[in-house]
Amino acid sequence: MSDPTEDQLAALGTAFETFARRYKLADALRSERPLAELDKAVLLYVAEHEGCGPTDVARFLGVPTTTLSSATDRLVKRGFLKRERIEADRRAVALSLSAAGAACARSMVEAYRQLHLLMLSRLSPDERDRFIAMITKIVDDDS
Amino acid sequence: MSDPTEDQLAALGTAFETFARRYKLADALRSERPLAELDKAVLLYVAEHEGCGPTDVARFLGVPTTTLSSATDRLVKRGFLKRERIEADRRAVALSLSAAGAACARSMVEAYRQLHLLMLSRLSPDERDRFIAMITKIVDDDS
DNA sequence: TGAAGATATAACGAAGTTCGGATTATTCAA
DNA sequence: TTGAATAATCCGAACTTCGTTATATCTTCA
Repeated sequence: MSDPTEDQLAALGTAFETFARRYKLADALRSERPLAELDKAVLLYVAEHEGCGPTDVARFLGVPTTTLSSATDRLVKRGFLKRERIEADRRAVALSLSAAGAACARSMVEAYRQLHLLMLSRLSPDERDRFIAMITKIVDDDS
Repeated sequence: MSDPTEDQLAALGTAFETFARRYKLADALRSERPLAELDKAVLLYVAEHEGCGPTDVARFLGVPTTTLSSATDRLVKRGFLKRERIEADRRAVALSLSAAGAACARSMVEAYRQLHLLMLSRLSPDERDRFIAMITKIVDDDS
């Protein structure tokens, strides 16, 4: 199978660059003291993995556990996260979202959802499915 | 025209999340003391806009000019960037890349190119064009 | 001309973030 | 029962961001 052309590669690069900027703007216009990049990632991960441990999160996000500890500190301090010692292994803690944390995570997800909605709206209903199928194909290869 | 479905939105969100992670990894495995996120952005911008001024870059990247000043300081200190007073307006400086800076920018671009290549390779040649066309359509609306 | 105001950049410092190196508590294995 | 491994945290140094302030240089217009 022939290789992608340089033009195609360049076009893709430009598109992604624009995406990155849009995402950043969508974040930026959120109110209050904005959470650090890492903290947002932690919040979203915990939302999807209630009860996980700090080490899990650190491994997933590719940061040292000490860094993650700082992040959870900040989130706990803001009342977004709860740390609970668990019985099974008393060295470990289980992370979970507080009501406020869950609300914050929801609002982040919603902001992204709006952005995605806007994006897909530019395509015809037919194209949407084809686009999703292709982008999923690109991403789903776990190599 | 009907709205995108929630399933479509969710699928798109998942895909982008994965993209973000891949990009971050592509960055992470670069050697040497890694550049700060901002510094990389500055380097790439200057590569595309030789001779631009710090204020241009700050406006484009959406950061205060003082922050950008720090970034250019770091890049100059590492020998990646040159600052030259220009004659037309002696308050201003023109930014340009040193040989090392250009090399670094090239290697960053190349890393992204590889990533894009890998992505597009998962699609058939036909799909590639259609995919690019759609993603461009999504992005090109300057609303 | 020559002051007032605008503009480009840099210096400084406070607040916040990351991460390596201890440290503590607990579990596991021989 | 030790000793090694593991989960998490504390501490401190180095770095980043960004508001305030300072400096130099244009621009304008009376």
